[in-house]
Amino acid sequence: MEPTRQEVEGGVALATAPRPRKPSKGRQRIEIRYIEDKAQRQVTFSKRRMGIFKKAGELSQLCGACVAVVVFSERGRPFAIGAPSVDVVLRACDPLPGEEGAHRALYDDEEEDAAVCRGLVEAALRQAKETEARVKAEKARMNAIGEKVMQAKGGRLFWWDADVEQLGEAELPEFARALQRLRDNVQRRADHLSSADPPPPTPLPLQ
Amino acid sequence: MEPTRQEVEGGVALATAPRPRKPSKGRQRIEIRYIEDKAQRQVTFSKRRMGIFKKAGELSQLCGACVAVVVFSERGRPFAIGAPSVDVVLRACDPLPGEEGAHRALYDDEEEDAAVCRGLVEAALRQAKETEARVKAEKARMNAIGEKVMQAKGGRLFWWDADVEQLGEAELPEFARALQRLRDNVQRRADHLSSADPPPPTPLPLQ
DNA sequence: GAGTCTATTCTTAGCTG
DNA sequence: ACAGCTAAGAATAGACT
Repeated sequence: MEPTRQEVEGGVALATAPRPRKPSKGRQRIEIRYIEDKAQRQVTFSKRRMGIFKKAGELSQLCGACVAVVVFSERGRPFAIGAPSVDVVLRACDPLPGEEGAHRALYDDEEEDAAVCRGLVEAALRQAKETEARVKAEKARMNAIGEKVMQAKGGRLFWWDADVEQLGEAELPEFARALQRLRDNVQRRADHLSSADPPPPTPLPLQ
Repeated sequence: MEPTRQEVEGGVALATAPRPRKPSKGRQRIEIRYIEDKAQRQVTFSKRRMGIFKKAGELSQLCGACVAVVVFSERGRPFAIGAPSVDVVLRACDPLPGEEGAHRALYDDEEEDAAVCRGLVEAALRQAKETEARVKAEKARMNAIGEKVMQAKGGRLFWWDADVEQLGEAELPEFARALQRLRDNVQRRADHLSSADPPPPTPLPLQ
């Protein structure tokens, strides 16, 4: 580190008072409750989101684990970062026949769940368009900064700017179909498990 | 570097050596590459996973954001923690299509992706049962420690033990139904958007 | 394998440009 | 709002239990 511009004068101050000094208070402890101030909240959101993403990437690399993180801001402007495959899977599950015309009305009276889901859905949809530009901008900045953050360029590129980009409006129907398919899988799996057959002994070290 | 355990100052050492001192090296810098040692990797996985979860919770509370994190260990035994919906993330990572009966030639040459996806599915399903016990244990410990970490007891409880707990074997069908509902919503929303009606102007401050 | 402790690195709250 | 800086708070690698 080099002193940005301090440690210069040896006792005689310049007449112009070049630097009133910035006695930063440093990091202060804050309580984890909701930040009321919108600006501050936004700042914190940005900083911490970046922090979590970094952590996720590190965990993935250090431990060879798949990590997926989705962050939806209040406005519905988040980042979805996925393990090796958010988009790959979507694409892979593409063309199953006989899935689209067969859905009836299944939504019952659980408005609460519906509301929650709807909020997320809206956010997810917006994310599709917006993340594209966002990621592009961030990637540009990343590029500008250099390889400080791009430590994974040698092996696999950081998963998060690989897949979110593809999620355009055009992919939405496909996404919906994928959901249908997943639902089916869960159903079948549930049935299978309930019947009899726990593939792994499911070790539970905890009491 | 210092001697691991000498420093018998004074000249006369106590016979019982009550505390040989613990000259911890403190945190060392590590590179983010894959940890080869399995034990060390496991330890790091646990510690960092906990760390990310905490960060996610804090982000959620501080900024009112929905955060979902899914971590799959190499063995396929991870943790999914979700804002109002772990499901959404799972869906984003949408795993394999019908693996037993209805899959034809979907994963023929792409064995790698298929394998990854399958692992995710299995892990997700196992999560249902295991997380229940796991979360219970963790919560117990949390309780024991006190309210040090339970700062959200006043408002909403920490989201991750709110919904993951319920996810038992019995809940799977219900979960499947929820998926169906969500899928429908997505479909409708997509249609709505495609037609003509972008609710928010989608401000894009970035270039 | 999980919990504890500590020294050290990492993260980030508060400001400034 | 976004980038940069600084220092105080947090997270955690290593060692031990």
